[in-house]
Order: sequence, then C-alpha cells, then structure tokens
Amino acid sequence: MAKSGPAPTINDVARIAGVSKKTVSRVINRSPLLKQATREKVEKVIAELGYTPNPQARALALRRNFLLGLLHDNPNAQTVLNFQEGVLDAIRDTEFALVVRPVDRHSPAMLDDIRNFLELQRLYGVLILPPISENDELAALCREMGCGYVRMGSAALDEAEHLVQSNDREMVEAVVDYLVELGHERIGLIEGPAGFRSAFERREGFLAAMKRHGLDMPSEALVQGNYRFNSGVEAAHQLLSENPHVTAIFASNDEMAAGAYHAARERGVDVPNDLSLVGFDDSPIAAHIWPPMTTVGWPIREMAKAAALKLVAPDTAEAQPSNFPARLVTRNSVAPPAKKI
Amino acid sequence: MAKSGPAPTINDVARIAGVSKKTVSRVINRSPLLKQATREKVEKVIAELGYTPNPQARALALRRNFLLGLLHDNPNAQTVLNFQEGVLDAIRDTEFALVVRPVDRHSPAMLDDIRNFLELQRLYGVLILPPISENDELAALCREMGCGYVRMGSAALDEAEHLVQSNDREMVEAVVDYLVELGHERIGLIEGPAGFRSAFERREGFLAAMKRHGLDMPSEALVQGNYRFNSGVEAAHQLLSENPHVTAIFASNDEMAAGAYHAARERGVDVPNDLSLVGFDDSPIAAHIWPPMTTVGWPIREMAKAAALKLVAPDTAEAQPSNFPARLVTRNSVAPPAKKI
DNA sequence: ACGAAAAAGGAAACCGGTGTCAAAACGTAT
DNA sequence: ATACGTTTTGACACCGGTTTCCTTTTTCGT
Repeated sequence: MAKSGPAPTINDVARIAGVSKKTVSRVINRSPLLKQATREKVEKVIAELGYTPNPQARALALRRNFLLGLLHDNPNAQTVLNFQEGVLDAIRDTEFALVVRPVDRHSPAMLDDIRNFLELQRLYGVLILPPISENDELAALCREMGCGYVRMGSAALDEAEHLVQSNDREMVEAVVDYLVELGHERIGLIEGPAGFRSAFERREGFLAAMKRHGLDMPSEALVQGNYRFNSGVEAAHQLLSENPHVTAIFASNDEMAAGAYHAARERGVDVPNDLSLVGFDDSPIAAHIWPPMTTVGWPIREMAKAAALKLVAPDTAEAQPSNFPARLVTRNSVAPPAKKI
Repeated sequence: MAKSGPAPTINDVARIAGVSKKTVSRVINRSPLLKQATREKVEKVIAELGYTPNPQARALALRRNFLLGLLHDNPNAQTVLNFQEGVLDAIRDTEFALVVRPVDRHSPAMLDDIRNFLELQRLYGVLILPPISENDELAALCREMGCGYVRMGSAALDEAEHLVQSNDREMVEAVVDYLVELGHERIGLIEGPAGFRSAFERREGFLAAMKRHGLDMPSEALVQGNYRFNSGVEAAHQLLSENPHVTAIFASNDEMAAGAYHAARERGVDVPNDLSLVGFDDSPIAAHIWPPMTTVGWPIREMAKAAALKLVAPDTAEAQPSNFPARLVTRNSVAPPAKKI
C-alpha cells in the first residue's frame, strides 16, 4: 500500500491499469456491463495503490454530497448522544457522515443561522430532534432549500416520510394506569414547558387517563416546569405545599423527576413510601438516582437509525416503522400509597 | 432572493455581472487587488441571486475540505456534548462543520474502522477525546494519513500543536489537600480502569498527595473501577467492607462517585456525615444527586474551542493555551470526619 | 462464414470552483 | 502623444470524479 505523497486518483488507476477513467469509474460504481477480466484487472490496481475516490470530486460531479446533519437543541445529553449513535448505526459502512449542529432555540436568529448553515454546507439531509423538531417553520425552511429532512417527534408532526414518532401520550396513560392500579388516587403532574409538543402530549395523556379513571385533578396538582432539574425542584415544592395529600407525582421528564426527588428529600418525604415518583425518558440519571427511578424509555437508537434510513435509503426505510413503542421501566421509585391516617 | 430551482453558480454571477468567473472568485475570497467599483457591482449581483459558493467545488479546487471530525469513545455524554458545543463555538460563522464519529475502543477493528473513515471522508482534521486520545497508534495513523489532529488529554501526550491538556494530577492533589485540611486521614480511592491515562494521572496525584501529607495508604483502600456507575457501587462496597474506618472516598470520576453514594445508602452510611465523597468531572449527575456532590470541573467547552482553533487557525491558536486549569467545585458531599468513638 | 445485435470501453464535456499567466486598462512622466 | 510601470481583469487549464455519446469488440443466429 502506498504510504504518503498525494493520494492516487482515478487517473493514476486508469493509466496503470491501461484503461480509461470511465472504466475505473464503472468498477467503483459496480456497473454490471463490465467484463469480469477487466473488472479484476482494475480492482487489482486499486488495491495495489490503495485508491479511494475523492469524496469532494464525487460530490461535485453527482451534484449531491454524503453529509447528514443533526439539528438539535436538546436539554438531555444522553438522548442526543444515543441518537448520534443510532444514526451511525445506519450509515456505518456507507460513505455518509454525520455533521452535528446544536442550535439555540431561544435565539431570534435561529432560523437565519440554520438557513446559513444549510446554504453553506448543502447537506444531503438533516435529522431534527425535539424540541426544535416541532418547529414547522424549520421544516418549511428545509423544504424551501431543497434539503431532505426527518423530524423526531411525539406527535404526527409531518408526513410519514419526514417523521419518526414516539407515542408519548399512550405511554403516559400507561403510567397513570400503573399508578392507579397500585391504589394511587391523588396524583400530581409536573408538566413540561409550554410550546413543547412532547410536554403537551404528555399532559394530555395524563389528564385523559385521570379522567378515564374518574379521578379528580385539581388545578393545584398540575405545576409547570421547564424540563430542567431545578424547575423540577421548585415545581415539586409548590405541588407538595399546595397539595399535601398527593401520593404520587408524574414528571414529564427524568430531569424534573430527579428534581422532585431532591425536593422530597429537602422536605423529609420518603420516596417511594411517602411519595411515588415517575419520570419519562429513561435517561441515565433515572438509573443512578436513589432509589432507582421508574420511568418510560423509548428506543431512541432504533428511532435514530430509522430516521437516517428514511433519508439515505427511503426504499428500505419504508419497511422501517414511523411509530415506535416506548416501554415502562419499573424500578423502585413507586410503591402503593401509604395508608391514610 | 431566488427561491427554488438549481442554485446559482459562479458562472451565473459572472454572466449577469458581466465579468469573468475569476473576478467573482476574487470578490468571494476578498482579494485586495480589485477595483472598488467592480467589487460592488459583483456583490450586488451576488446579493440579488442569493449566491453561495458550492462547498464541494471549492473543496475540490482547493484540495482540502472544511470538515472537522470528532473521534470519541466517551462514557460521559455530557462531556462529549459540551465538547461539541465548544467546537461549534470555534467554527461558528466559518465554513467549517463538525462531523462526529463515535468509535468502539474495544473493537479489534477500531483502527481499521478509523482508517476507512479518514480515507473516505478526507477530513481537514480530527479532534480526539479521551480515552481514545491516549492511543498513540491512532495519532500515528492520523499523521500517516496526512490528517490534522488534536488530542485532548490529562497528560503531555503529544507536542503542544497536537494537544489540549488538563491538569488532572494537580487537581486530585488539591482534592486531597482539601480533605486533609478538614481533618480526614483515612481516605479511600476508587481509581479508574487500567490503560486510561486519566485514571493513572488521578491515582498518581492522589498517592503523591497522601504521601506528601505523611498519610497511610493501605492497599485495601485503593479499589479499581471502570468509570461506570455500577463499578462504583461495587468498589465502594468492597472498600468499605475491607476498610470500615475510611472517612472519605475520592472516586476518579463522578459516575463512580455516584455509585459510591448508592453503596453508602445501601449500607446505611450517611453522606457526608459518616462518609465524605468527592468525584471528578463535574458532570450533571454531580449536581443532581443528593446531597449535591463536591467534584472537580474542567473547562471542557473552552478546551474544545482551543482544540478546534489549533486546527483551523493555528496562528491564533498559538495564543490559545494548551494547558487548562480545572477547579474544585465544592458542594455538600464533604464534611469534617465524624469524631472517633 | 457473415451480418446484426449486444456488450464493452473510450473521448470529451461537464460539475463549480481556483491557480497561472498574460492581456488590458490605467496613471504618470517624458 | 508616447513610453513605461502598475493595477485590474480575463482566458484557460486544472482539481477528480461522472455523464453522454459514440466506436470498437464480442457474441450469436443462420
């Protein structure tokens, strides 16, 4: 294998193999109309030279590149990283690569930034993670710029072609069913921030299930957080102050649920004996906090893989589902409610 | 602004502005030898057309692209993500983009995988995160392939040009000093896995400080973990069983320290009154666990930015330090040792 | 053995930029 | 007006692939 010096090009291969560029190109692209002997001759030279096609030249000639983008503004690092790994699962051993782009949801220039980014890089397509995946203007921008896109979301945000969906609402209903089955009747909700579709879905699932069970849901039992740890602390304090008879709290994500643990401990409330807690996302903190937290896990890595395949191999991805089932991860933060005094 | 259709090319701009391609190219590249009037004329057309140079064509002509790679195999998601953000800080508003590549340290094919990746993508340069940044073969591979690289590390792994370093050893010494100052004398160590330079540095710092203070360090007070939560649980159990008089434990990272919390709770040992715990990394779990954990934080985002600048703007990066100071983050997992019975 | 169809391979143009080098335009001194 | 040195600008080749279109070779039926 040739070590250093300028990398061999298709011309070098063609010259040494005694064929034309086009023939080499045919070998690379597995064109079927090649004589076996020719193919082998060229392949031998390719192997000897350690030739690899120049991706930039290829991209220019093909008028498309092999870059997938990941747009995210996700408060949960583990989620983002798992997603990256899932995408890599899909594109490993292909010529695609994944470029990441954290964005600032709160910046008024966000859309312009992304437009610049897309213009500059001319990506093959982008994958969009919640919560910004819920931004319809962003999707419109992608369409306008002719950039493929797939959105992850907890609702039917877009056509199946552009969507990989989890069923948050259903899962939250399952959480409530589980708590009710254990005997809980006064259940508090720490919901996520306004404007987040996932927060909306999770709240609606919660309220629907409470209603279905004929349980009372006073407005003081619903407090809003912002998906971050600290807001969970505050929300839990408020909820428990205003509503001391609550025996269980569902928080819209694990960070806030962990905040609720924190608040409970500050108040001397024992989890799970005095108060059951359930989170959502199955992020690492859920497993590492004490006692380990019952939560809802969604198969993010598989979803990421499906999303990437929708872009790079839409034909096979049709076989890939758009809707993914989450599952309840039962650990030790839930117990039957304490007996009334 | 032109909306759809094929993107305008340099030829379109040249034709409409009535100049040659080369002149347009000069405008784009801010060549100083252009008449002001010409420049303005061309700029006007560029603005009207919404023209952006095709990055692939540029990359081909310049024989280099504008892609930075991030190679990592990091157990800590938050660290990786912070690093990504730091790199983005450096390359925002430039034409560079960041492509990520998680690798599997345990795969025997790791180096081949990375070689393929580098050959395929022909990146401008790569940033390498610990622990794989400690792999010298990987650095040699980058050099061999003519790919720029910068390694993050907790020791002098490479020349300054290729290195951004944290001073783990010093910081662990500071941790021990802090504990000793509070009165601790029997301090346990949960070290990281063999083969990790950071684990080595942290252990050496620990042992050096203990020796400096003239403190005894029985071999049972040193237990090895693998940087993961569960190993912290086991290590702490072992350590506390074999060495019940220990009043403080330093764990080589926060995950393992969190595991030690877990073990302490299982044993009915109160943190911090019966046992002080200190971690390393200042990952989110340190702030979210109860009681909040004292740990060592390093300025990963700034380090990432410096690392990226070393690749894309080495002249300015010379001004960027290679060595970054960490700092002790004191929270509530440390207290003076309980009085002897 | 012959002709026609099919298969295989090559020449040249093209993708959209940049580098080289010479020509054109300009300014100034003669 | 002419000559000359500087700025500005353009023509053309090139980066390393792919595509189009056409020629050459092979295969095969009769």
